[in-house]
Amino acid sequence: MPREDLARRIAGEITLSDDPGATLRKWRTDFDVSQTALAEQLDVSSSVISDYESGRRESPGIGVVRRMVEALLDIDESRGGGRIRQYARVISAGFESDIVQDLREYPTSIPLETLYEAMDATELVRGDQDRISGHTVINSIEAITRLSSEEFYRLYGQSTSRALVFTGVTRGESPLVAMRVVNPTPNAVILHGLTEDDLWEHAPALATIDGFSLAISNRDLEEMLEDLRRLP
Amino acid sequence: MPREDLARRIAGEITLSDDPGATLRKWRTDFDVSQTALAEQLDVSSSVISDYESGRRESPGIGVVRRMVEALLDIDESRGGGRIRQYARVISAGFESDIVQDLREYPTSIPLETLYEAMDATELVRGDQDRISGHTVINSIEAITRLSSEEFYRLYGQSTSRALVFTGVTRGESPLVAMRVVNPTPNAVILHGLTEDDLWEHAPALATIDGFSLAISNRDLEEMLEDLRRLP
DNA sequence: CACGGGGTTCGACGAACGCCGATATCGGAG
DNA sequence: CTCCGATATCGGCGTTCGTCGAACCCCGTG
Repeated sequence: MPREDLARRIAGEITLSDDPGATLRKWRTDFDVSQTALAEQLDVSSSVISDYESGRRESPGIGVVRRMVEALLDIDESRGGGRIRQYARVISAGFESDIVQDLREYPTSIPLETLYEAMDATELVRGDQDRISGHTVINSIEAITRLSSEEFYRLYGQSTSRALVFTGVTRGESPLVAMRVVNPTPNAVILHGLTEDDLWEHAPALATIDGFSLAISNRDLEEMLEDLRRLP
Repeated sequence: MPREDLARRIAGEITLSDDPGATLRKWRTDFDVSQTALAEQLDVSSSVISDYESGRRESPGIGVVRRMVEALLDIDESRGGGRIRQYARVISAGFESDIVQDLREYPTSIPLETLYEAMDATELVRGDQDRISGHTVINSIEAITRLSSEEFYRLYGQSTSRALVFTGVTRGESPLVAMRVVNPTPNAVILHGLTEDDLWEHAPALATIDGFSLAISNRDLEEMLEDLRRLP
């Protein structure tokens, strides 16, 4: 069923998009598929894909969209189904994939250091626990603007033994405050997209109070997500 | 945002459907909108709608689908937005609307009897609490076959002061067992779609142990859901 | 620098869409 | 019995889609 859920979501997004072509492209690149490969899978000329993506047809038929989506998922499946599984985790947890950018449960617990390396993160505060068994990557802006309070709870709560990664952080004030309010707290919080100079002055103190590790990272987002997916 | 989420979901379902026309019809009737009214909203002839629903065009353009969906939602909004809110509740809780058929939080708590009346239910066991402040209607078959264990937890847990209604029940064994396992338990469980004779023999005993009310109902499903929506 | 891979642009053309209006059926209201 | 709202069926017609293939661009690499 996860495949169907994801398919519906992609199809719905493309269908309602102001610019269906751009949305299609977004998903194709997200799945790491070239126009050529997609065209091959669909048994059409590669210019067809380009035409759609460039918006030459403003209202493609439903059939085209369906075929495109299925083809993308087919390709992913033939590669092992990594992307499908990744999105399935986020979706079945009930979140949008643009809010929760990744959500994983490792087969076994790993040292926090391993995560730091994958993210090229610098630790500022060392918490009580130094192993984690999963991580959640949250777009902090989207989360703060779009989540309801119950959803926050669902997202931040039940996060023991995990690391929460916040992307698009400017100072780190809101994520840290949220961690104070919520219970239980994660083992580690990693702020992404800022340098140590930008960090909110009270951040380390708050982390210390609740006993979780705090780190920051400023690596390229896409690359970082890519590496996180490969983790254990 | 709930409107957009719902719109995407409907659009996705139509786009990927084997029979887009039938799916469109399903949603239109679900929103209680006549072909004529939809056509009027879209400023087209009513035969257009009929043609689409009957499948005369096998691959309608994305634009058509978008306009249809938006029109349905516009109509609902002009009527107060009841359906949108209803689905929004289910969706933002992270479930599919065919698994969770309704999910409500009343503005104020109501006596259990009020719910019984709306469902034409017969109480078999009287629990410790006789008021509820919300209800969740769950398709028991879909739930058992499609939900993961975490999702179960999300659905059944955090259900204090609520009534859980299970539809499509044959004997009531699995819902009652699930209630034993989960914590906290709801104030009431109502099994729908069976008669007292069909009931699993141990059901009343289990309800008594956990102190929740148990009732059964065998009314027509659609009518019942309709009345539940109107509740307080 | 030539070659290949990824992508874009565009003319062309048959097929299918998008919409209309007329006609027809059917069940309920008056 | 008639009128009306809701839905279905269908011929018709202008528009757009769906697809191809050829030409072309950029960039990295042997």
